Amino acid sequence: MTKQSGALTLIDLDTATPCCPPLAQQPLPAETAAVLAPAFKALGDPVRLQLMSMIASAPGGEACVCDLTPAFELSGPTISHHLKTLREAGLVDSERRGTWVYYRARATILRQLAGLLAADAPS
Amino acid sequence: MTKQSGALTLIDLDTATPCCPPLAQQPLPAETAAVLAPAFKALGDPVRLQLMSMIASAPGGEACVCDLTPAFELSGPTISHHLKTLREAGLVDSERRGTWVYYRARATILRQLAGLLAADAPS
DNA sequence: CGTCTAGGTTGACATCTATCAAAACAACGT
DNA sequence: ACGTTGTTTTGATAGATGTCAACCTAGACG
Repeated sequence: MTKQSGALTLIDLDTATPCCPPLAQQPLPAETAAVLAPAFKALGDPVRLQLMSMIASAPGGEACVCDLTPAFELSGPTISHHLKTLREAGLVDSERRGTWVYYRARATILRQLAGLLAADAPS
Repeated sequence: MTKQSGALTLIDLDTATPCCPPLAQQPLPAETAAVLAPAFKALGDPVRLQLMSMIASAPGGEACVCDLTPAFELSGPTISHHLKTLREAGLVDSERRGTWVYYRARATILRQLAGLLAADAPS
């Protein structure tokens, strides 16, 4: 579950993306758009966006599912499903340690997405 | 269509959002996530992401629908629908000038979204 | 007015998505 | 082995989404 040995994730942004000529600098090639869009799509749900921020801002850089789930009025399976979506979008990694599963944000991807949206115009 | 006089758009990010404590700095409140998610959602489609980049990178900062449509192998209505989605997400503005309609990126929002994703950790 | 062209709206349809209950799986404690 | 607790998978369902064809609207130009 944790280490996606080899090429497991649907989208491996790290390798597949030359990435990040700021959006406003030059038109995104269709292939690049196709690779990046799923990441934005994953962030396009309020629950997942909140999950993402909880994970990214968690002390130690990781958050336990057991801490994430009770923060929402949603069933366990639903939270698990959203976490899976984030994982498949390449936004987080998961690791099981004993009974609990911890999620960790992939800073690289976040930085890439931020760079994409960054206005080149300084202000 | 162009000036949303008063409060028209579903999401008015400019006013509704205190916005942009970097995602990884503190957990996003549910209400903020609910406001921001639709913007990411709008970017979560390859066609719209490409449209967005074409508009944002267009000379003069604006692009005519007549230039956008032929760049895709999609029907006019479909492109129009995607542009509407971007508009309702607060990502673009549209203005009719004579026969043609021009779309323009909202730099403010893009900067807000970029700020959200920006890793506070320098590297 | 009539008519052309550029865009948008409506209606329909196939696919995807968010959600839950129920079941399955994983690790720990007895 | 057995039961308990944490997490994921499966199946089902209501609702959202992307797409098109057909139709409608807005200007421009005679």
